[in-house]
Amino acid sequence: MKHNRSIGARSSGLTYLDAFLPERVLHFFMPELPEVETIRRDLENKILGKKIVSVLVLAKKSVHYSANKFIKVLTSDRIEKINRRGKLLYCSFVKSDLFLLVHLKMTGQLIYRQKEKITAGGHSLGKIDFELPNKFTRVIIRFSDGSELFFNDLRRFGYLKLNTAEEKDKILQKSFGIEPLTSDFKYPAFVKLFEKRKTTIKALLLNQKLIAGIGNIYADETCFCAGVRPDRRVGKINEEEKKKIFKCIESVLKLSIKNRGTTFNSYVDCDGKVGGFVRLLKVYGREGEKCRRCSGVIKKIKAAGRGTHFCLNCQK
DNA sequence: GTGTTTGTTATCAA
DNA sequence: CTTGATAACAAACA
Repeated sequence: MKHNRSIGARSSGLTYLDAFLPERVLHFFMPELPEVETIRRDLENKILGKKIVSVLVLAKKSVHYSANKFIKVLTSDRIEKINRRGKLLYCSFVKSDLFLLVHLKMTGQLIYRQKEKITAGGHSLGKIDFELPNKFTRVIIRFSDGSELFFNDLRRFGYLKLNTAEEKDKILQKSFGIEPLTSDFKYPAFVKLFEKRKTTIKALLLNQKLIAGIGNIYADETCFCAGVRPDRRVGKINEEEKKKIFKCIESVLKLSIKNRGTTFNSYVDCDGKVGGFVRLLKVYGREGEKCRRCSGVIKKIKAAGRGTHFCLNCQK
């Protein structure tokens, strides 16, 4: 019998509360659209227009082109704008014509730290969270006001890469489908994705080339919201259900962004607050628990090659 | 040593 | 050609 609610299917034995502890947050972070958008908004407030005074590349694999080129381009330039497409961030510079593409993949983090300030009580605000840099820090970017941006990435799948405008546009074009939460996300275009397809709704939602930004957590939560089993073939999903799925993509993503994403530490203000959407998860990480809508049991299966959660009773 | 966790891509199959 | 399913990647942990 589990008394503590474990987070997701992570077989770590960690409890629900553990995931909120800063040192744990380091290990459990799965950035999908809402998390990346939260980061984008925060960083825009924090680093836009700030002069980069130095760049430290601790893991060459994490940057492209070469580390030398990366350092050379960034140093003494400023980030002009931060954009997002799906789970990818891309930044323009004031001086350079190149673009900085940032993908966090599974375990990447962008953590902003002000230069340590001492409060009246003598507490160091910078130490409320966790030590930086740490052993997963791959790149450090320092700004002229003493603040720093840390790129941490335990598994080193993520990257900070420079591309020409041409290269960037090509990637954006070939890799991403409809962007949710924009005017491109229209029901007729959404329904077209179902045509002539034999895959499952979960695989469709996860496919970045069809819809950009949805990952494993939000695919499951969207299916729950719509009352549709994630392993249903898209051809067997009726019009009413498609409408629900369409609406749910928007509502789930919006609600998560409003709550600063899932298991996301509020690194900017160091006030100990974390992303609030974990509390609002309905199915992800709740295997064996009671459904919050109908009192059925949450089941976990493998679908589209991923851990997949749904209510046995109220998802059809 | 084995089985998990996941975003993306490469690869193979239909 | 298109679509889909799966392996691989990497690191950590039970």
